[in-house]
Amino acid sequence: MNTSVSLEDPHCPHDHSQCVSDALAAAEQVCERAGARLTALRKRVLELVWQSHRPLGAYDLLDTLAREDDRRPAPPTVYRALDFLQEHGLVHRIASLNAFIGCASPEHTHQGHFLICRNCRVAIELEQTLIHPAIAEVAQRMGFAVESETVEIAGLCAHCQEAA
Amino acid sequence: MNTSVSLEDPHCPHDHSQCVSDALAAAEQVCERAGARLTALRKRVLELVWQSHRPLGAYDLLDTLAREDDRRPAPPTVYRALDFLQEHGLVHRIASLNAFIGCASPEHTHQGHFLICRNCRVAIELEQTLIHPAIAEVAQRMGFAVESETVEIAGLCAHCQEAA
DNA sequence: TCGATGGCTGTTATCATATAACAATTCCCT
DNA sequence: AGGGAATTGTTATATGATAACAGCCATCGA
Repeated sequence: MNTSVSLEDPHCPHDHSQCVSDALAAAEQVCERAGARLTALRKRVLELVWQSHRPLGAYDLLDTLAREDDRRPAPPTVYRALDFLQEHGLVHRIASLNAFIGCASPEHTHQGHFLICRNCRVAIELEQTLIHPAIAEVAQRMGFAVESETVEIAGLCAHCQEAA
Repeated sequence: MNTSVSLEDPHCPHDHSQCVSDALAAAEQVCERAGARLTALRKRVLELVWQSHRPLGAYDLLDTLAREDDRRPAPPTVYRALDFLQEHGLVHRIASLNAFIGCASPEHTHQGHFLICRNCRVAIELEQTLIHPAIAEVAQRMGFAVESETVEIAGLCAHCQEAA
């Protein structure tokens, strides 16, 4: 069992292997309950997405898969896996970066709201903030029926501000 | 002078030519003050972006330009104009749609927050809502220095709900 | 066990969005 | 008129995503 501190996220050292295994375990549960199949490929893609707390592009995932295997999978392979993972709330897509990131708490469905550091590229998922109620209030006032919320706040995280 | 009601936005009939001329007038002012040149091309692109209240893709703009002229401009032509217009706050980019829309009030700099109807595709720009303060509060709590806010709420506008 | 069914994956081709790099032109100031 | 900077034109290419169809394989009922 690998309990080493992750090198992927030097700004906030933690046992990242725990993040990954937690995410995979949660994914098993979610799929189990939904009667969906978390196949080897899907699990592998989810694991790769979780290799860091940075959003990763589909072609980054393809590159990694190509390095692991001898054969390079074609784009649809990864996009289909990502579609599946998104449908089951296991990953979020970051529209402003054309990238994907693991969902912090896939147990309950929710919108992904993120703080994204432009320097270290780490994305922090926000939960239970005033943002969602604010959106709901505005939408209601406008008679607008919300279906999905894209909230991506870019800037500098606390650590990168200090470093600068 | 064309005072006809716009056919572009049937859900909310209004004198759309007024929107366009207002936007162009405001743009002149903004550029004047900034010492920036609102060239013929930039003005034309801004006018095209304002042809409706729907976000338009860069290639849609290229298509329209190609129809107007005899020669089809190359992508960088339009992207550069869009970059300029964005820098001066005259258009916003909608990340979730890879599209662009005219800014409702370019006089003061602000983040673009939008309600976007998935049915009629109209985007409504939100101003002075609780969303910005909510974001500011969350960011401050996290020690995060906000530089830009992408807030794109997709769903059904009031009219399209009735129609369904 | 067999075969049918549906879901998953592989494969090829292509579309859609965006930018790099450099050349030509135009504008503006002196 | 001439020089320098900003703007636009042009070619090529990078990057992100999907359509369409073929093949595979798990599972389930006969």
